[in-house]
Amino acid sequence: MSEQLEHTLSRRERQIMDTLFRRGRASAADVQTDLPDPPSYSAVRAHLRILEEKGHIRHVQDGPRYIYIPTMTKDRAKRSALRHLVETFFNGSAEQAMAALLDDESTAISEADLDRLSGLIDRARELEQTR
Amino acid sequence: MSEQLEHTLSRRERQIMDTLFRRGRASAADVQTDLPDPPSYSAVRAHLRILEEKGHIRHVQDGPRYIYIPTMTKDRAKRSALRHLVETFFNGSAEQAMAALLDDESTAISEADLDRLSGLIDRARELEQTR
DNA sequence: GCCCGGGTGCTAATTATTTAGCAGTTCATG
DNA sequence: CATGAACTGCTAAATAATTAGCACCCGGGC
Repeated sequence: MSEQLEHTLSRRERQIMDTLFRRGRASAADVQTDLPDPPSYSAVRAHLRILEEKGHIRHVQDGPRYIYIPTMTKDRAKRSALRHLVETFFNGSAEQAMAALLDDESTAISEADLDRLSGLIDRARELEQTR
Repeated sequence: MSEQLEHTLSRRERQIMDTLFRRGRASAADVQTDLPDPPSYSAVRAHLRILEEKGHIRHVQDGPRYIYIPTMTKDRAKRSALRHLVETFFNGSAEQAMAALLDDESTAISEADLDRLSGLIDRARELEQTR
């Protein structure tokens, strides 16, 4: 199974995988509504069939229709995406990436979130000690 | 200018923009060596010409050769990429994304980094207060 | 029972991407 | 000052992506 989804997928395939990861599971119609500049329904279905052939997604029957689900777990996919983004834009520094997240106006981080993060950082610091 | 680079670029174009953002500036030969499964030199140059036509990059002369540079600032690009990733994999929660970054074994975060992050979080908490 | 509505599978055509090749230019150097 | 290495511009061909269309199936309501 390819580890580097970003590198091997075509434009539409990427868009479709994104919506599937975002939603977790989706019908062909769901995917169509989510796609930017959406093509015809049957075009979407053709893509889904190809992605399934390639092993990137699978489907389960849900009454009359298919529900599509990524085969790679969301956890693995998110780690892979994060690693790639940190590499590309933050020179490999996770710390810089976190700083950018904190800094971004558009993403509101609540006080509760901040507290939780402080806790996580403390825990990370302890782990650091034990090495 | 298109805000959503991820959505409009082809596979190779994306790969090339990634290496340009990673390196900041690069010659055609640089780009070629960075590309996964690299095509011929002239293929790379054709892509660079097209990306320039589309306005995504520009070039400056460096002695005998061209050096290519993204037109979008790295800062804008990284924010856009972060937003998209947070949306796709973290349900819009920057906090969850940060937690994942902290948690990732592969990205070593030093104690100094952790201290710096604590400081940033404290500052964010103060800002929160003043609203 | 028949006829939509809303699904699916499959195929073929269009369009875009991706590629290599060739001719010309510039520059360093022997 | 001739030669070759390292570039560039441009073009055309091959390949891949993307799309729409058609035929079929199935279940529910009239």
